[in-house]
Amino acid sequence: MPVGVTIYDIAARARVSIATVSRVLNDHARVSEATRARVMAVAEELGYQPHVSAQSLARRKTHVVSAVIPMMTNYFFVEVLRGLQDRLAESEYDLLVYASNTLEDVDTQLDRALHRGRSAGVLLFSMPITEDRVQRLKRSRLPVILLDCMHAEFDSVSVDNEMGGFLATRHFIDQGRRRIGMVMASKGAPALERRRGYERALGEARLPLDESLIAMSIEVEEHGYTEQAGYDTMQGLLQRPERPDAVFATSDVQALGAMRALKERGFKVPGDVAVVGFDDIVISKYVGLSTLRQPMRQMGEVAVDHFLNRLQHPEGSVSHTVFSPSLIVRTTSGAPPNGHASLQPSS
Amino acid sequence: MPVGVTIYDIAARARVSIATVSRVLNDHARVSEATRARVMAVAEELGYQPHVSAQSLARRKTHVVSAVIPMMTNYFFVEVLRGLQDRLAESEYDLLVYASNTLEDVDTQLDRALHRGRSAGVLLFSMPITEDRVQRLKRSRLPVILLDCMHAEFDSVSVDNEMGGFLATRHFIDQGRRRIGMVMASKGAPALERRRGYERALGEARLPLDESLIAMSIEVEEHGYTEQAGYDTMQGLLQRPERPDAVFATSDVQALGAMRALKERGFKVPGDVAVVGFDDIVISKYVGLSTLRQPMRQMGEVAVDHFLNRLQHPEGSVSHTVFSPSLIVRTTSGAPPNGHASLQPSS
DNA sequence: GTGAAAGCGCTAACAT
DNA sequence: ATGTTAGCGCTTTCAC
Repeated sequence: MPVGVTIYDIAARARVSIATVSRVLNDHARVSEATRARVMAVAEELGYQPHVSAQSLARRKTHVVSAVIPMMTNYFFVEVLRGLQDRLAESEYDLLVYASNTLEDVDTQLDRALHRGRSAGVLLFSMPITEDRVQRLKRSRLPVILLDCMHAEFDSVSVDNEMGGFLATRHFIDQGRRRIGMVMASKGAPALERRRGYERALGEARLPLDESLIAMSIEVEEHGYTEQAGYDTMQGLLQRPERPDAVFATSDVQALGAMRALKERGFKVPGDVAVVGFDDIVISKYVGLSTLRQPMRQMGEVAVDHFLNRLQHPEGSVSHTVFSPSLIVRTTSGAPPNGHASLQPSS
Repeated sequence: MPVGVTIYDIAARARVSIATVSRVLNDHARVSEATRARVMAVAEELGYQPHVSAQSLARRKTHVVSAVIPMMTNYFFVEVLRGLQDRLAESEYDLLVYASNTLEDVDTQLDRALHRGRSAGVLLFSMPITEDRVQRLKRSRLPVILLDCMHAEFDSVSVDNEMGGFLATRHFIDQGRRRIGMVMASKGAPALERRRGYERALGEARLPLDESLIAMSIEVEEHGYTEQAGYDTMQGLLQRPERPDAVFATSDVQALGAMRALKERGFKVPGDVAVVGFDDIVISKYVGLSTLRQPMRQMGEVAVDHFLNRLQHPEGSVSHTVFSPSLIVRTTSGAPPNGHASLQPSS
């Protein structure tokens, strides 16, 4: 503990009781203007800093909110985190980060967030909400906000994944591509929803659905949203009889990996194969990757809003915010013939 | 608060006093094996979770460490953060993140980290350690670990910036470049040290030091380590009479911006101008940016080690860990210049 | 080896 | 409007 000025010190110096000091400090009305001013002055003078642990103990609530992040490997989280920080900075709350680099640790981290820190709330990123997790979350009785995933029982903010898949696929179709493939993450609801949009677009265009054009990362240990997974998955796709002329990846990071694989095999992007990712992370702009943009920063902000709201109305009805992704066309999905990956951001 | 099992519950059920329960839970010797086992069993059965606020209050120390990050805009931090998380996950400590997107908020965030959370220690990222900050840090009496910066009075982990600047510059010289410029961040010791290495390399090669080839981002409000700052700074550099045939940027992000400016003006990289950055963030690999790699992940891990060490030996001598950066040559600094440096963009 | 009791710094009744 | 007092859940002497 730093210097250690307590409300007792202030009380003594201001000649009042600690209760009064507490009242002043917490804006609990019914304090004469005179004493209020005096107490404030003394507090200021002594450089008083409340002891948060003592406050938490007495108030039965903490001033931190925990974010549980499956893998920092994906910059998507970083962007969302920035939004969180911005909004949180204006509030009383501080941010405890429980990130894991592997998917195995997620539940460990979740438990920590739920119990160890006794946080005032939990922000869960991109996590499949299994029945087991639902139970654990509810048992904790903490406000839970879901980010990039959805579940009927918890507030959430996400993006319309089905729509994203649809937009990407129709974009390919509009350009005359016909053998449209998918590089999917093996886990997670988002990937599945994106696939549904992909299938709907094909259906509406009366294009056949060819299962052999859909490849998933198979590593059970991994979450599948890595560059390496994208690379491997694309390799697998190229192994198959007829190669695709377009590929929709479930994340930018995977798309980057897929492009590496294509390049290695000598395929031109978008000449031979067009590529569209998902997220619009910062890198994408530089490599000219076409993608579906998620308003990441804003998603973080809204998540905080949901959280603060939930604190106000613990029994309010569950609310979901769903953003629409927007298709950003850059060079990896330009017109068929040849394209040139450019270093210049196109937007 | 969750379910709320306290040591009183355990004590009652195990027929011992709360003191004994506490002893068992904290491995305080002098407890009979029998009672120890019994208490543990009950604790397990009840799903006991210590109340951290109460513990902190009684122990006079918290179980969180705060990281103060100037701007999440730079992915360098993210990578280091991963290292931190990895190491921290094995410890008792949780991570509180105080990130700001602008440089103005840094001191606000620093104060929060120092006082609001009453953390057990503070990890400061890339922050110029002014005398004022030194005072505030010391007054807090908390263990302080510096990351990506250095100061005689605090433990730190950083990279040899001077060496980095030297390596980049000599690399250019080896390739026959003669008019080597710098795109510098206006703030921060790291940039200055890198410049020293740059000057030393020029000196050793008996090349003249031309101040007009060194450009700094001028925005006072900004930290200068952004893509935009790199772009603007490069623009300024190109305004001057004789353009450089190589540019060393103090960060990859700036290098990316500089490349955008070059491209816009019709200059070829590395044909007309070679570019080398600093950091080796993930993006760099994709755009083929040559750079100086910092072992970011490892730096995060070492920072935690320093911190834990400091807790053990509060009065131990200050220790600094300095990593050597390694030059990664990719495509932006590959080929030698196009004959004589000309004022006209090629093609 | 174990228990009783005094805090840690603060909040929130309950008094006055 | 202000003071007194009883906790919040845990750690830690000090007894026995």
